[in-house]
Amino acid sequence: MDVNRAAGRPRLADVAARAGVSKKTVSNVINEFPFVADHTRSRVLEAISELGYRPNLSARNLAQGRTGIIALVISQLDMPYFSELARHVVDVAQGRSWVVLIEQTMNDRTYEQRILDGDLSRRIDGLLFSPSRTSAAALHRRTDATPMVLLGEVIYDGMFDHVSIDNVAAAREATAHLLSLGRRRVAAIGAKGSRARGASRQRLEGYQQVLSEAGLPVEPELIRQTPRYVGEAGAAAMEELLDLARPPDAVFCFTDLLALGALRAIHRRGLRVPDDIAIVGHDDIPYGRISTPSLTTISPDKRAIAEIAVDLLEQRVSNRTPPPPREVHVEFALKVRESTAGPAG
Amino acid sequence: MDVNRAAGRPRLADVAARAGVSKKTVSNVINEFPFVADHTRSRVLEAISELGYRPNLSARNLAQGRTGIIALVISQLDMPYFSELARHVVDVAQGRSWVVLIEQTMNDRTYEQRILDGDLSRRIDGLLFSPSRTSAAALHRRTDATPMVLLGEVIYDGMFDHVSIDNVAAAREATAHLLSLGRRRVAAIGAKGSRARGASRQRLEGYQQVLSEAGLPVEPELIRQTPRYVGEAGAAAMEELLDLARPPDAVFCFTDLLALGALRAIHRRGLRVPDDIAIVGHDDIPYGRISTPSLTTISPDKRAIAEIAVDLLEQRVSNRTPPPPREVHVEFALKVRESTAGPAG
DNA sequence: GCCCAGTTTTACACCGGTGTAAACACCGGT
DNA sequence: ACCGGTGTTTACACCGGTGTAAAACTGGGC
Repeated sequence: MDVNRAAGRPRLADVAARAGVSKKTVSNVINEFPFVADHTRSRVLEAISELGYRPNLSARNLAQGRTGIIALVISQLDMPYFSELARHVVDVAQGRSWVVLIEQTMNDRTYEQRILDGDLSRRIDGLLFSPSRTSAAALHRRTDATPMVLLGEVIYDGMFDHVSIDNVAAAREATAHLLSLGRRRVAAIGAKGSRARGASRQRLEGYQQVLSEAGLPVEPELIRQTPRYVGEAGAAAMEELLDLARPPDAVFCFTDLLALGALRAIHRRGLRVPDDIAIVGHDDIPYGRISTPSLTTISPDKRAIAEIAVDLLEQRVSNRTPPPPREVHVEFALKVRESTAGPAG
Repeated sequence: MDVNRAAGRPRLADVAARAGVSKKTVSNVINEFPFVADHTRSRVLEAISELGYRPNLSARNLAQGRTGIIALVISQLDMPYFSELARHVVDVAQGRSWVVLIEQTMNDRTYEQRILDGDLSRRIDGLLFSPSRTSAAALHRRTDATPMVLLGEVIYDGMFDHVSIDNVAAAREATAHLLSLGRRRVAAIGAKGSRARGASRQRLEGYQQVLSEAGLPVEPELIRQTPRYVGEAGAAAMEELLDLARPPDAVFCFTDLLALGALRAIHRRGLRVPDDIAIVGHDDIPYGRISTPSLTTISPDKRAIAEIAVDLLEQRVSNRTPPPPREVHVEFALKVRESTAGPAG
């Protein structure tokens, strides 16, 4: 049975018949092929609008091997950082007449592997992938040829296009800011195990560099690991820090969610931010702007991340000869707010 | 030039040749058509895995008139409520082997109209749409036949499937909770103009009902409109309330973002929550759980919204004879936290 | 050994577009 | 009248699957 004909949807052939031209001519008009006579074009356009014709994208995709769809694969859409990133990616893509399909890995290694294996390959032109559990080795093994751009934090020695901020530099700036306020016992919340190679590793590195350069000791008790980057983990880590014989007077939290959790833990103890403890976060999520106190944070240029990522992907999709992998660093800025500067005026 | 062949991707025909059967038999195996002899099936499966064959979805879509894609159209992906909703929709869809394409209208009426006109129709099987600027009249005029389920708050007299919570009941419960704490000057933040018919209208209605039933006056000065549902607007509205000769002792905010803004404004004045003013929000966004104080809120069952919406859409997509429009109310719960109950323990 | 019903497999058209290469129209120049 | 060139249009194969209906095979009953 013929579903589409039953639904009465006009096809290219119907338009062609009505306009008295060949299918291909109609196709040429639609695709703005330059050598179409004006009177032909207008006859065709008229027929199109009379019939309310719209191209069948499945057919077009099949014919030209493109889908007009890119996938954004992230761990979880309701983590504020990813929400914002996704919002910008969808936005930017919309402007390039691409449409975005979103998948969540929920930090599941198996699922990330499926994505690498090309689970989506037949329905997308390209892939923006923010891996969280995937090893460099697993990336090396990738056989699927769908163009891919990596987002986010983990560095995989330049085998693929990769867009991120310079995490070491960002951590340096955050830590230096705390020192510039006169703080001397600066803690870090959000480290991962020593074998980690991702953002946490780099942020820790920046933090340690600045302390050392300032002649301050890097004290292991001030560096707290967190199982996940969620508020509860930040609060728990902060509790531990507050229980130390000599608690810190400042904390650099590797994400804003951790920082907000820490903020909460400090308040519960009846201490004040920034008077007793200053806090800097990372990511510049919206909550940090309306929290009390508002949160000083490293603000990655998420719009730029989205734009560059889509750009790179676009080039990779359309170039017959793919460019060599590119590593792009995006701007970031330290946004100083109340959690280090105190209440405004 | 033949892109796909160049890329060396095996086709159904290649599998068929290798297994020594016809294309259709391979197709039957893939689609688990029951009448395939066991030895044939295993020969085919072997060929499939030897070649690493994967079906070309564009071709399949073209042949069967389905895409396996649904669209979720919301105003903005980085509004926490929508982030969470999207997360669940993607999640649920993943379990039904559907994949989700997300578009943002950014509250643009024109763009919403384009969606209704079927901008996406040729690439999706169905549409989950959370309108924000679309009138009932515009919905009536819809001609595109893509199955659609409406999400969210605005009610359009039952022309389409619609999933939401009972906003009036939710607002009643929130307001009643504040009264049960002994508060008597309960304000409302987040009303819209009197011609509004959406959630704001219903929440206002529930609020007013409860006040009246308790024999309390509904005072216009305690009802604040907000241009947008963002923190800044909530803070501004709260400032106005605090400037009243007789400020409120409790506030029902129509969204959590408004509530968090209000919280901030109250803190800036040196007042305390809930001691001086108790606050209830709506949506149960994640930050309300880690704010200081944490936020009492109406918590819609977002998972259920996603599940039911996808269910309804699925039925509508697969039924030849579409069911009549269904209006479904999803459970909600009042989550009592510190902003009304005070610090725990 | 033949027929029939039930099971399994196949040939072939079709989904609705795009690419290729050839055909055609029109023009000025010889 | 014929030619070449530019501009415009067309026929037809093809993208890679699925649906239909008919063909081929199987085993049991007679």
